Amino acid sequence: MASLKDVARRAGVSVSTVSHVINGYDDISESTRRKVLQAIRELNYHPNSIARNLLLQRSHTVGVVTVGQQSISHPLFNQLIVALAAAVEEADLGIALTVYDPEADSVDGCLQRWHEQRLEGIVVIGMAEESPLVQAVARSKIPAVFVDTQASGPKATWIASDNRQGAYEAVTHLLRLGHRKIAFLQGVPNGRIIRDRYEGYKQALQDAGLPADDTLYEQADFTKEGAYRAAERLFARTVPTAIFCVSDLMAFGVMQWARDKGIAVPDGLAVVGFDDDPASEHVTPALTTVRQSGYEMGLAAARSLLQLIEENTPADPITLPTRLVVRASCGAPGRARTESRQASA
Amino acid sequence: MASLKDVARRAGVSVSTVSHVINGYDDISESTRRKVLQAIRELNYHPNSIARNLLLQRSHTVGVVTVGQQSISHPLFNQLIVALAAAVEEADLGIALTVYDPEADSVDGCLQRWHEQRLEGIVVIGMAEESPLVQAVARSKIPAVFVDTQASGPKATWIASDNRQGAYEAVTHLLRLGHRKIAFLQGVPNGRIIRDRYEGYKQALQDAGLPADDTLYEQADFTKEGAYRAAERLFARTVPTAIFCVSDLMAFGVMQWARDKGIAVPDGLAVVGFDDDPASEHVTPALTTVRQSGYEMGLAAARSLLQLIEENTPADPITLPTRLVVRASCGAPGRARTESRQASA
DNA sequence: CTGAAAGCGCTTACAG
DNA sequence: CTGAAAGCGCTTACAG
Repeated sequence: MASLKDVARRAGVSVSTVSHVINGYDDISESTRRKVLQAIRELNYHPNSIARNLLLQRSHTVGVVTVGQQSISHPLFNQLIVALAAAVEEADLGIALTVYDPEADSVDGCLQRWHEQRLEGIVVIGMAEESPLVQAVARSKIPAVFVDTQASGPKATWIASDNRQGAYEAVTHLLRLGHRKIAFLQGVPNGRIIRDRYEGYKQALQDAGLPADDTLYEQADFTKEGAYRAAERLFARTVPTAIFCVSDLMAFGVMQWARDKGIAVPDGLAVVGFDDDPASEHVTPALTTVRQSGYEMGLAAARSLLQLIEENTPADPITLPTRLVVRASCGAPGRARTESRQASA
Repeated sequence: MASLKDVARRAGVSVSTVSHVINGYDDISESTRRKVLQAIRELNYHPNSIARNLLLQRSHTVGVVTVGQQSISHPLFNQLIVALAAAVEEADLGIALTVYDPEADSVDGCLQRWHEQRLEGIVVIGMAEESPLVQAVARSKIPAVFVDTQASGPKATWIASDNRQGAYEAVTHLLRLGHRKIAFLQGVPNGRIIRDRYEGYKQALQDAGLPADDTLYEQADFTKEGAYRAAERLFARTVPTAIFCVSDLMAFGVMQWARDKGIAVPDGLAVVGFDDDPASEHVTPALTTVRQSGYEMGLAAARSLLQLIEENTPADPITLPTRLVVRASCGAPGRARTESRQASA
């Protein structure tokens, strides 16, 4: 591959001159510039950004880390990455993608590699707070932002939806529809993000003057099948008129169970989910759920990361609003939509 | 950040010596090695891979390109990337992710950047054959593999599922169930991959001795709503007993329409889709569909790319088998599953 | 306007 | 076993 030196030789000038025309300096005579441009074309020359990066002491790349095990990656990954990529490219940064496999990859190995690559920043998507990888990144001096993981460090901060508020609104919606026995289906194991949904649920009930009722609480493993069995356990014990599930997938399991038992949704049982999974609008009845904007999260993550990198300022965590998407699974009157307030912790 | 020279100074040896211990050469005395390791630890030294890459004339990275516009990215992107990342990391290569936005990004700009980065290879996911980006990459000298795009070049090849065979099996399944009036719902605009599904449909009918019937053909824009309207047009003209849709999303639209018209699925109308969208098993009735393995595609793409890079051999295109996933939307007897043959074009 | 020279942080023959 | 030196392909003061 042609180098600066080759171009200089061909154009009959020095490498400094070639470098200047490439970088658009205006101290080059028109005739020289033309000769150089010609030589570049003839040699099909492309500046070597690796050499450039070495000299400038910058990698011009940020890392994005996601988990790949059995495709449990983040439900919003695609939206997230689109926003993130656009924002980061704006700042002339590229993305080095790591699909982290806890089984196969060592945390130290990853950090070693990221240091060697001189990553300018890292965004870690959807991992547990207590994950060794998260802990290690949080402790490192590489600027980092965690998405849906409430971890932070001297150079690290996080972004998440306002899960508490989202759940609060969903449950409030059920209360307004007249429900008083509202069950809660929790997913386990869980992190702060998921536990916040339970907090929102409890708060809504409390604000409505309803007593806490442990018999209405059930949990499952985030699968449709697990939720199905959880519904079975729940109804063997009590008969709620509505149920709030911490994920849409679990809501699908509950709806499946209701169908099998001949319980009509929403008339016999109102169901609300969380995430606005693409499937939510295709199931019957269409699922009322809490939507998070992956795009906004990606944008916010990029902004925080850039701030961390460029201004060296310890960015504050950011909580993004969610939106209740009312569909048919609660027998909602009309298509009312509620915007949650913008919050920033 | 500490450099080799710093480590050498601290350990009281030369940089060559340090380099040798780092790279695991066995011509270093134990005592020297210890001193060096100690210095590395004290300085928290991380070799600069940018410098290393420059010297070795390798970037150690491959590009992955996906389209981001309105999140129409590839339905199998997540699975694909997991397999791709694992295989590529195995070969000590990293992934530089580009989310290509045809509106905002210039094709020349992208190629320029990829050349400057000295990408060792590129995999382009799910773009149209005639896309300028695809054309440019195919013409370039960068080893490339296209996923779900039947384009090739001197250094480029492609990977796709056997769409023709997948459709053939789906339609054959309907034929075996006794259907004779099987409609086809096409998506537009489309590429080879989608048109192959139509070929498979036609072939299946022909092999069953059924005449071609243009009135059974309808098309829509790959959206649920478009499919809904297409179903309306179709049934205004003729009354099929089954319909094969080129995507699950379109199948959902057809099922919605049937529900609105009081036509029962599968008794009044059998429906088959393509893709095995995650929502397929959540809709009611669960959708019979043709599954592609994103994981296998990612693996195959990685293998082809590595072959192109390492052996400099012009890799042949690869066609991967699909699998008919029989669920409830055709009123299928039992849960029979058909494996398609392994094909390689 | 243009060029010679130093240096970014490494690896690799080559001497000793 | 260990070190001095060249060189990967650039950019940037500094001279002229």
